[in-house]
Amino acid sequence: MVFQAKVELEKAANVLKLLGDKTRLTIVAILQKRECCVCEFLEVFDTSQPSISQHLRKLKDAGLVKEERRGQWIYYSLNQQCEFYGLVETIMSHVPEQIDKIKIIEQSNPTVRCGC
Amino acid sequence: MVFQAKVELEKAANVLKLLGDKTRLTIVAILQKRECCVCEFLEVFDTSQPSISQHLRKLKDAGLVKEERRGQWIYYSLNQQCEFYGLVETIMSHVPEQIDKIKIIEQSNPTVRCGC
DNA sequence: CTACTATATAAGTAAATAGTTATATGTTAA
DNA sequence: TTAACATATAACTATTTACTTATATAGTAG
Repeated sequence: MVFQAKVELEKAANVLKLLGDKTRLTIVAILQKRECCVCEFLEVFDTSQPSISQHLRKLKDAGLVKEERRGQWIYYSLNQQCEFYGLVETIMSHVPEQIDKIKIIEQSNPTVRCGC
Repeated sequence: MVFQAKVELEKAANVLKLLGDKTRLTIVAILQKRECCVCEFLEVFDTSQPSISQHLRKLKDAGLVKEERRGQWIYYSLNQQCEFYGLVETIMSHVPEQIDKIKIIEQSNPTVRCGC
């Protein structure tokens, strides 16, 4: 097998616990394909805005995700500089792409008004 | 990238949640190197016997681990036939080997009396 | 059969988690 | 400056989780 950079076991467990939630795992799967803001996630999850914000907060606190404000919106994306990015990537290679959800986001296009 | 068999997202989340516990992740790391019975795990975890049995139960219920009784002892090992085995393997490739704990188990050798 | 060992299960508890509603903050646009 | 929108945060609640102790089950050895 190819050499594999290791991550401390306890840290790895924390990352796995974070990804061990259906909503967060889906968020990460979507972020692999495109950055998103909260209102876009709202289109594809059957939950409230605070709930999504709280999930994103956890992912951000762990360093897995970063945010960037653009006007009214805050865009979330995967943090490729994160020490766990390699682990996350290999995990996600076992998870189906969230094509349907991404299509819904792109069609609903809630941020169309900002023109970006 | 090499073709990667996918696992339903919700099932993957369940597996990740299971591995997202420090004790269970360590158990799986140890089981990658050798089968173990509960009393062996007891040597390396700072917790009670029921606690370990309960973790093993969860791993077994998910199909990740199988058990085999040999006399008084029940030996646990990774279930390579499990549909999630590939996922587990790749995850574990990012986790350090539990050499120290395995050494402790082999030196204490609580099942020495059975001669196996 | 009895004592002993290994393990499982049951029942209870404290802490963590994911959701809720209400409200605060920050940005834009009229 | 006010209204509207996007998001975060606070406070609360219900559920889940991981542990504990006590007890049951199963095998072995005398």
